[in-house]
Amino acid sequence: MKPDLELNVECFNLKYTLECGQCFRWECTENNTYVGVIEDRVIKIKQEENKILVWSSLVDNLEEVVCEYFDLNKDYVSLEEEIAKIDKNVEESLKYSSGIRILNQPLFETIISYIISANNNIKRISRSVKDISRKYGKKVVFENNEYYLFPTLEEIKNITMDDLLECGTGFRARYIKNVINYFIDNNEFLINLKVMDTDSARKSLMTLMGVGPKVADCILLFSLKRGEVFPVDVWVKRIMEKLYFKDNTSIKEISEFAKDKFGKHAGIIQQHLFHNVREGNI
DNA sequence: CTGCAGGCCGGCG
DNA sequence: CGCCGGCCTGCA
Repeated sequence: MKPDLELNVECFNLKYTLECGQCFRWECTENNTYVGVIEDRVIKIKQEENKILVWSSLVDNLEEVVCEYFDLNKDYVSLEEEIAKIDKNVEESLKYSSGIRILNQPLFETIISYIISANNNIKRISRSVKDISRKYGKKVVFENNEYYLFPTLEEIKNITMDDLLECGTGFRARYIKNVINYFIDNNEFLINLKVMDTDSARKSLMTLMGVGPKVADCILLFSLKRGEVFPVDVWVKRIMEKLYFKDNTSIKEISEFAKDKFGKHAGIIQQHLFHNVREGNI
């Protein structure tokens, strides 16, 4: 079937971008083809070399939505050239994972998803997000299959602890319930976050129950376009120790080192390191 | 059966 | 204020 949208892309790898762990809802249906949900629509996207083909349940503003989500308006050719000059470790890592992009994901969904991610594994995180969507999100039929949007705050505001436990969120259920109640009572919170400077936004996010330094950084990077943050999880900690410290180092020290060394592009470097350590390339 | 998975909370020194 | 034990749950 004819795509709803075709775009030429440079320095873009769909597979790496969707499988480097920054998002939880995309499924690979066949080779180079992925189906997922972006805000209010189901998207099927396929890469053929320097071209992407897109089909969607909703074609209004499709190009704008896709470009925003996959960060297609940014020049990653220059970006990768620039960060390759930082040192041999980054340069080497880029060889295996050129074309990873930092997604711009919907804020509310990203906050809830990353609260769920704490001390959890990707498979179970994905299942929880999907179950929450099925229970409370709007159903969309696309190509004869049923999909569910991630619920809006209004749709999910009456979710119970039992529902959250049924969705496999475990001890994080009370965090999620607490955060949803907080957003209901403070409807300016999410709007304000977007216009705050990064340090203030980070502090603000960390006042939320279930949001510590790592989760806050993921929200800042994967939803709020703060490319200078460097989330340190166990994998990144491991590879940073191996590449730069040679022994056990605190997360705080690693963060400060990365901020210093990688500067405003720390976030994309974190994604390349994460991808390659998980793939066993470095 | 233990250990562990993209950490965070809460209580303690 | 930094440290550290405990934690839902499913899978190896």
